[in-house]
Amino acid sequence: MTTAMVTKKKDIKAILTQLESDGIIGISVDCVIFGFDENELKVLLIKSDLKKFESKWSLLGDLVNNHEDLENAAYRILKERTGLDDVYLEQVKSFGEVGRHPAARVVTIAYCSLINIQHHKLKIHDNELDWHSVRTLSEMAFDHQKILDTCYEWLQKRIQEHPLGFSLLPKQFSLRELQNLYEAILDVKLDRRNFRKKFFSMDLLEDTQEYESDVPHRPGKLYKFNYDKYHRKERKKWFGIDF
Amino acid sequence: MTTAMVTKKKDIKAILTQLESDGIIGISVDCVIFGFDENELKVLLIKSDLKKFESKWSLLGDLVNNHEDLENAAYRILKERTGLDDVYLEQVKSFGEVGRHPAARVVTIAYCSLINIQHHKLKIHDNELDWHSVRTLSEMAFDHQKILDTCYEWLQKRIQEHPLGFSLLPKQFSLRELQNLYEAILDVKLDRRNFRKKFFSMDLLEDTQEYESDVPHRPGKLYKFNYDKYHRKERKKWFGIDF
DNA sequence: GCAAAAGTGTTGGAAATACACCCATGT
DNA sequence: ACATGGGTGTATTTCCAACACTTTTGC
Repeated sequence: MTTAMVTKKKDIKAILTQLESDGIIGISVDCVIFGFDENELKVLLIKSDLKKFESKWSLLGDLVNNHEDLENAAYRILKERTGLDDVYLEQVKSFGEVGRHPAARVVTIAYCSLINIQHHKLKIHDNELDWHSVRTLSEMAFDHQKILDTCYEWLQKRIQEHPLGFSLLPKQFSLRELQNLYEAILDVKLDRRNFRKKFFSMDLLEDTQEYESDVPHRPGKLYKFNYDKYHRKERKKWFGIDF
Repeated sequence: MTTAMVTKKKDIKAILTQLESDGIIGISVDCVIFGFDENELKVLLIKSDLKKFESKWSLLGDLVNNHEDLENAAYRILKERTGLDDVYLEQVKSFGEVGRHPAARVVTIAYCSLINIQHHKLKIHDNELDWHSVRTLSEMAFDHQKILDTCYEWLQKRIQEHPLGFSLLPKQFSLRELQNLYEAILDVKLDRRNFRKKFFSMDLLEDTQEYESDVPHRPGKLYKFNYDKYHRKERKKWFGIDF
């Protein structure tokens, strides 16, 4: 009990060694935390704590506690690292290849989270923790590149069918910001007028009567997304075979 | 080692008891095996082996072995229960709520599999293993109802975007059979002519020059799905925001 | 007054939908 | 001959894509 104050790194290593020698499969959660800044999709990474992966970046993860739901483990990791709760979080996929972790057999469950970078900018100044552009990202530790790729593809698809994107923006945003977000994530150019038409026709953006300020051009209106209305809205039973 | 011949049930129970007393999280794979018969979507279930869930049905699952990839565990279960390998199999979601298994903490990874019921009809006559209509299914063991619901929704969505459905049909099938499949899974009525138009315009159905026989009406042409062509086909970078 | 992005409508083409009649087979 | 589902085409509507000019602000 008195040794509980040693660093977390050591604890995990010891636990993994123990698991491996007992022939037990470990369970972890890894969080792919996306942010949006300077018109780029970013992901929050930490320097790997394993010698084998020295200087490589890794996702934020931890072993799941015995009496902790998977989702709670993910929320815990988010809270520890970003100081935020009440964030968008969703399970994406599990990764359990035999050799994926060098120290032991560990099955990991990847969660994807979207946060507004502004809102927690201050808390990041722990060392070794930083935002990275998803597009220009070199090699990562473990199979984390694969996990990230999977989550990024998931996001690209998901953002077209569900209103996730707003979690990456301030509560109030201009249509330009929204379009930049979609263009960055989907890696396409979109027609501005058609984009507006699309979103206005959904009738889920609420005019805040406020405007951008400090922009060197005509300021745009600010909107917020009406989640209530969205949830009340009748889901069209989507049907369209296409592949 | 010599006790390895006792029934599997006992082994699992013993292992779970051990895990629980050691405070260790177990990992299992559960397979949602769908079939299509008599114009209904069916799922392959077994009687639960736990007293608590006596007479309730449960998915086919097993603990993951130490040196076995998750996917291999799923294939193993399929092979054991249906005699089939080379089936469609895909990971859907993990379920890890603390209380989901009464004997121990077990995180399970749900895989969805689609098989042609005809092809293995013979091997099913183990007791307690049978096909059930997905629509008229009473209560299930553990959280398996939730897992099944999740997989069914996954299937409804997935079948519209990817050519999975053919795995549920014989290699050669009539367009009527295909349409029945879609109507049953999506629970909608579709216009026959538009359905044909849609599939023919994809240009992925191959005319086999054969016809239905023993039908009390004009026999329909039989087709097969051209997977090669599908895989060579350039994926349209799907873009259409809609929610 | 100039640079820079906001805001706004129309049109043509493609795709989805709705719909009705003749055909081939088994009984 | 009749009952049953197979097979086919067209007109209408809806949705998407392309496209240019005027407005408002900061400098």
